[in-house]
Amino acid sequence: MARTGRPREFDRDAALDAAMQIFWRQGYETTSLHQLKQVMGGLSAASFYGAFGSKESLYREALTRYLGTYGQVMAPLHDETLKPRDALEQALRRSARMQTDERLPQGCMVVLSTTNASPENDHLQAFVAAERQRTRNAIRRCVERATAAGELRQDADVVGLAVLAEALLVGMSVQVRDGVSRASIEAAVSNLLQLWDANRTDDLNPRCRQR
Amino acid sequence: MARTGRPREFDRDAALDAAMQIFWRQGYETTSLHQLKQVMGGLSAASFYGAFGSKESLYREALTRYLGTYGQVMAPLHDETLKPRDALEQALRRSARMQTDERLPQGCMVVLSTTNASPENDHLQAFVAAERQRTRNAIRRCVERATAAGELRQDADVVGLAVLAEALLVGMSVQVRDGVSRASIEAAVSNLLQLWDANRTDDLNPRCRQR
DNA sequence: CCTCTTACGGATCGCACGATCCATAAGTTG
DNA sequence: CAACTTATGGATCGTGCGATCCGTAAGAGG
Repeated sequence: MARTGRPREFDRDAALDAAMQIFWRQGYETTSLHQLKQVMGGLSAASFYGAFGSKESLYREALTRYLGTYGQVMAPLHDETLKPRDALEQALRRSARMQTDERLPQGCMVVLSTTNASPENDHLQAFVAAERQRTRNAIRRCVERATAAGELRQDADVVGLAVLAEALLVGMSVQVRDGVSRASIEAAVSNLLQLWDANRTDDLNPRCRQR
Repeated sequence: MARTGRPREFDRDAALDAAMQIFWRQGYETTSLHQLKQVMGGLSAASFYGAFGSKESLYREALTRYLGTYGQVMAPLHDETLKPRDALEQALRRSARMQTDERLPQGCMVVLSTTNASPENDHLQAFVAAERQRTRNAIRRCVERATAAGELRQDADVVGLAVLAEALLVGMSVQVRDGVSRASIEAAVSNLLQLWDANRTDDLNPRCRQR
């Protein structure tokens, strides 16, 4: 049965998408309702609150949408059918490509959009931080899997490798926003993988490079 | 000749220090004048504007103070009398220690305090980004020096190594704020240096590890 | 002691913020 | 067509923002 009442005059989905992008680019608190209504198609306050409830609930919905779409570049990390090295490489390279896509805001929304928050929005900051923790755990598990499976040497530094990999993942957000090129980031990813390979059990190359 | 007029009743230097810390912890736009006046010793609006001019000029002064004090952990990067590897290691380890000092806000003020900005503060964002670019250039020069001096192999990937190092430097700000321990960050630094050593000209270790 | 200069407390400014209200419009349902 | 439901435009709310103003206080200089 179809919805009754006067039909909505704007495309809710397109509006949400526009909101996601401006939150992504500019951050939560630093984006005003006025800006939001403008980029969402010039809708009125009544339409805005009717469709999205509040600025905060719009942000949560936008973030959820991000996680379900662009944020899926991280999916390989949670896919245990992939070899750990492949999972990490895919997550890093897909992130690098997505974050430098010129049609989108630069960097990662999870890293950038709620970095600065007033005390009354601490809960939002914690909400986004929890998502980063998920990724952090996944990277850690990925390295541990490699050690357990004998892909990495037993004495490889699991913590150090995982933390360095995650630092690259979050660090690239700041870098690409500052104008560092996709090729440069990809080169950094290759270097990280070179380090991985130097810690492989089957590493017999005296120079430790996989060329 | 001494200054004439009624003497200031608060310690300007201590107030500036308190302002720096709250900007560092919370960010520029997301810190209100009310909060600032409170942590700066409960001073009045008149005293605030009399001593600092405006919120923005206070922020600039606070950032300058940061660069001249805590930010000096980066100084080794600009010291060409140091060996490139030592310069990089010192900058990274000192940053890691400073950023995880429990008596201070977690992370780096240059990376965190103006991540989110409204369009009217784009110039401030650019101002801080320029400081990051300085560091980025210094890291790059550091790796280039190592290649030129024959410390790193000619075919070492200068760009990749430099970008990875800088990613660790900026990434650790997010990580430590999320609760990642100093020891973990230090382990990541050690891993980065292990990669450096794997690219050394004098690397003869078949496993490429400097233990 | 009087003047000059600077700092202070406190009221207040104009504005933009996020959010709500209400009369009206535009559909669906019976 | 009448009753009902939802959306819309536009005015408006209360609040907190950054910033200014003013009368008074506290020291220095002549």
